[in-house]
Amino acid sequence: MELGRRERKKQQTRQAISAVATTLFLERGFDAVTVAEVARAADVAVQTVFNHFPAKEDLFFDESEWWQGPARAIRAAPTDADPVDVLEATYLAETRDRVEVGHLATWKQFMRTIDNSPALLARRRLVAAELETSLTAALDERDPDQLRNRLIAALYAAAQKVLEERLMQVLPDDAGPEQLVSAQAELERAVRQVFAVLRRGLG
Amino acid sequence: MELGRRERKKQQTRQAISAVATTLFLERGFDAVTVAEVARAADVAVQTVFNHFPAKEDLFFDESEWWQGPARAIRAAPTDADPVDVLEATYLAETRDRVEVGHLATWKQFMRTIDNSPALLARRRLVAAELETSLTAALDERDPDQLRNRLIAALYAAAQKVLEERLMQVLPDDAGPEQLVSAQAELERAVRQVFAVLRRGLG
DNA sequence: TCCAAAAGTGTAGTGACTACAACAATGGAA
DNA sequence: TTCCATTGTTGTAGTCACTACACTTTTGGA
Repeated sequence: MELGRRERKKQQTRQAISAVATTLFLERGFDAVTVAEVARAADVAVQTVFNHFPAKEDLFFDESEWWQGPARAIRAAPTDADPVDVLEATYLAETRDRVEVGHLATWKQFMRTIDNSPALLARRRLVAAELETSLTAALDERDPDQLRNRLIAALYAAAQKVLEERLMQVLPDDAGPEQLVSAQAELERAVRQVFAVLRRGLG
Repeated sequence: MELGRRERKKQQTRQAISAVATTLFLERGFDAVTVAEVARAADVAVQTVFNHFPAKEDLFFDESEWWQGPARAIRAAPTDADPVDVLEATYLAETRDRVEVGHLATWKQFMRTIDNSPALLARRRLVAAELETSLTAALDERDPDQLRNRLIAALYAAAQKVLEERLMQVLPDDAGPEQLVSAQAELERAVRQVFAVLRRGLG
């Protein structure tokens, strides 16, 4: 759909604020940057920031609807496919994306920023909870065993959490291509190992 | 150890604040009560409240070191015991405590208050994360397989979360003794079912 | 050209929380 | 009993995220 100039300018403002904010957060840490500073740096009123973003954390976690990924994957998969297989496949795909050379440094910086901010950690946990809810709903659509589906979603979230931590531990800050390959292999092993546990438990 | 009058009075103040706060929170909801109101109701200065409790949420989650429970249970268990067995046993024991007739109504009220407050939900997630950390540490002491232990802890937390939700769904607000027995049976079945998944997966 | 909708702004306020200085109760020493 | 140092309590002032609301500016279309 075509956007008018008005809507375009709005998105432009939003984008400018988000970009400026992200830069500041990555540079100096989330908690050390005030919304007022972001507004000043983006040359808008503080109110304008809150017109576009309901909370400070949304300035950091922007454009993020990745938490719907697993639910979408489940809905897209054939009805007779094993949920755990589907989830493992999508998780692997996402991970491979993230570990690509170009994105890697940026991604680690993001993660470090989150880990240094109680507010961002809390938000990440909130998002994970929403992921569980949406995944449970998607699973219920194909086979309404409430307890089991809820458990699958919770276990997936647990797996994701553990593997994300592993990712941070295993990946070096400077991405030497040969180290990266070995790290990537190690990671895939971990992914398969963790999902194997889920599959065996739920099978 | 003997406490002097000074220390006793301090604890008394703390206790008074906590009691008043809990009452207000349960009556009117966490977010609808301000710290200033708590202070006024307890007849102390706002500062005094923050001298005793680092954050508003601590007024609600007081005396709570229950999150160390699983880690303690692991440390107390014989070295050759299966962690999942130990965790299941302690969880079952805790659950039976909670479902006793006397505590039940109070407990549900607590849970409902949490579920109605984003701040309390966030705090509960934080506590769960701390539980995972401490449990991982305890497991590492007996068998230092990092990834596996981290996974066990995460899966335990997931199980707990799911079962707690189940508990809320299954238990009726008014505790008729016969309903309660059947609910309790249903719950124990769920507990065993969930832990069976973990055991099979990890075994 | 003009108007109504919508984006952006400024002001005032709330509520959690901190820093800090002052005050008051207390426990122990002289 | 008196005095002092400790420590719990208080009041003041301020920061920051966030809301409510009235106001101005921009813009798309009639």
